[in-house]
Amino acid sequence: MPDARDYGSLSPRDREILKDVILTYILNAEPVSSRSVAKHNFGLSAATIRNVMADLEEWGYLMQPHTSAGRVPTAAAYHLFIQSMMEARSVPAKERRYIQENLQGVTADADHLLGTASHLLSELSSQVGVVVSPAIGETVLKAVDFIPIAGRKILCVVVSSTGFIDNKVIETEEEIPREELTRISNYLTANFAGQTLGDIRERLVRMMVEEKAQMDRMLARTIELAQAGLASDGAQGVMVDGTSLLLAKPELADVQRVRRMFDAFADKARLVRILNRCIQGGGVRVLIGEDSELTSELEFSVVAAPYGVGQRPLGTLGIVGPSRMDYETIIPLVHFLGETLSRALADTFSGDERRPERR
Amino acid sequence: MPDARDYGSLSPRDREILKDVILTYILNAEPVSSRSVAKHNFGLSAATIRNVMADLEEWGYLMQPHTSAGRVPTAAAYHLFIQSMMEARSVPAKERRYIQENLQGVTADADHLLGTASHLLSELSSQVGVVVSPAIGETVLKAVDFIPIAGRKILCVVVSSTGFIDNKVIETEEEIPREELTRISNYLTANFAGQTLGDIRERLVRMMVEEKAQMDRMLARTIELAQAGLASDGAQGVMVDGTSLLLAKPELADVQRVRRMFDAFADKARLVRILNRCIQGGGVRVLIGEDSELTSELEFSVVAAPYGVGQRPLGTLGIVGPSRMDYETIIPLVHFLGETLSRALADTFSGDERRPERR
DNA sequence: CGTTAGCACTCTCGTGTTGAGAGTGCCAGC
DNA sequence: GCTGGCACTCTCAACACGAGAGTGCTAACG
Repeated sequence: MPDARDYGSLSPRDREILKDVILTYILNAEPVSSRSVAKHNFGLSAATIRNVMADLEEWGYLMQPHTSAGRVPTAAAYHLFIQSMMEARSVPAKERRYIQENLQGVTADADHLLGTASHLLSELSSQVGVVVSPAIGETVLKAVDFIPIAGRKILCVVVSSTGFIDNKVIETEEEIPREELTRISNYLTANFAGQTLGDIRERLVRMMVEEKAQMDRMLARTIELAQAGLASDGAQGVMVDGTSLLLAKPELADVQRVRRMFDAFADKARLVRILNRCIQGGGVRVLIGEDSELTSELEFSVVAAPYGVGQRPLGTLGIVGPSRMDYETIIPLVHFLGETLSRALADTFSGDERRPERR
Repeated sequence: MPDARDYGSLSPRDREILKDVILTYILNAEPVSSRSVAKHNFGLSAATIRNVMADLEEWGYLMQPHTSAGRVPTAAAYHLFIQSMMEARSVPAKERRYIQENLQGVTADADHLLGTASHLLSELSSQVGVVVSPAIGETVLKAVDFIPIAGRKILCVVVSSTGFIDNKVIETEEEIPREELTRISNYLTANFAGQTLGDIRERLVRMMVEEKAQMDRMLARTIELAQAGLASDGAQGVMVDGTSLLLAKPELADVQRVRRMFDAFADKARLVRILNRCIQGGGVRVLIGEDSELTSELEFSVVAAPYGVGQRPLGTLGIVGPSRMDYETIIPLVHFLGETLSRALADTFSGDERRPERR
């Protein structure tokens, strides 16, 4: 059984034919016959195409669901397609504008932006949109505030420099007057802004040890509140949008598959793990079929890109769908959304106006 | 075609048989045959049961999917069953404890509690759990706070007396120093706490008109911020949990139905409308089959109960599932969860300790 | 030597048929 | 009023069958 060759060994004609097979399969979701390829372009007859397709199958780029059905692209074929034969269609101006209207120049907190991004991904690609929010320990503190709710219950609001807002209700040993809460939050904001929650946590521990003896009442309270309020519960959030769109896709004809699908989406931790593999490298990454646990069992693909502020990658966003998908449109879309979201987050941070865009 | 009779006219034997049909149908999801009923109890033969079942069909309590299949209960049968022949099984101690551990004595904001309630509903009933959050205009203000984020962007945090927390990023005409924000939030909290957002809005408008002329800078800013921060966007939220559980149910064997199902859940506004019909009357309400737009088209049922603090109903919670469901267990469960959630919200408000429960 | 036309072969899919099984409705007898 | 028996109906799974689609192979052609 010969291995899949590297694409160098495919003749231009082979490549043309493989490309045509992939494109028509993406379009119709049905095995592609030699006849239909022959009809498409080339001055070649179906028989010739058949020979080529037999070769491509031998090399691992095509497969038949059963003898005498048409042929279907393998994961290897998609990889090759994406890597070297696809022509990325740039995102149409209309969609660009639509995305920018919804993400940039909108006064909203970062969580809201992430939700919007997820929704946009789903809406514009007709796939499942997924956005992973930043790990909490990584976020950089911008401000903390404490609001008394009732008795010893206090609402702690943490604002990150990238616009994420975290609410947490905490309970203290004793009731603390409103004015002191204000003082404490001012103190914390002044002294810790600009550091990551992880760092702050560490520094607090050190403070506690060092100044244990001569701690005054206020400092003790401050540390208590900060410990409780800034504690990160670790898990990264993930927003999934548009799962019901999957039901329209022909590859999910039976309920059992649908079920496995939804189970897979319910397992957020695994989703985050897979998506996070895409954070390195910067650009758009594509996982197809056997590439990952998630995609292999369902013959699905993931197209994902990191987003972040400046150099720091914060999280990942992308889409999940059947391996047969319109990569030429979707890859640029994911790329563009990653960039736009990054810029929108940066705007929130800097407090800039909607920056002018060339049109 | 004779109408469905009121249950007075059913003989005790008829009722027993109907009940048996309903119970076995709930258990097996398959049309119930006369033979299986005969085998169950009664010293009666299948033929006799058949006669009775024919009567019950004529009266509208049973129906056959096709000639010579078993029989299936109608919505009327379920109504009758719930109203007068069901024996509500009280919620097992273990589940009670589980629910209380998760809802009461937990320091968390109300939104979090609602999410937990929705999840518990779904988990314990194996149906779809639904919780409608209170209309924002109805909530009673407890405290407001403003936190500067960047430039002219300000985070406004609204805390309701029942523990709901609303974050909103607003943008002001000009930059406002942190101290003044504190003063403004103190002023608003002191003067408006205890009123509903709707009332406050009204009062603000009146203030603006009355004092237009001699408004000082600070008051103007206060009103501006309050207007923006307390504006309610009207819509009630709804949390849905456990939709994927539906996929295991035999009544959703084909993808088309699943799809309609999910579409129905996506239409949050309609869901809220239907759920809110249950807010009146206090107790648990059950909508079966033709009772509502949602349930009729899918042959689904809704079991819902209001929750709230004191007299004021705040929202609704309940489950949605196939009409064939275990009402004897689910109705008490929904009832209990409604009460427990109400108590948990009241606790948050009063700031009480976890109140002792008899065990 | 690459390309092509032709043909036999294979596999799927929709349709029609058939028989078994389950359940009912009805009737006659107890 | 209840029950056993029997004919009837409907579903469902299995099977066969033919049409259609697509392939693989081979021989001929430029």
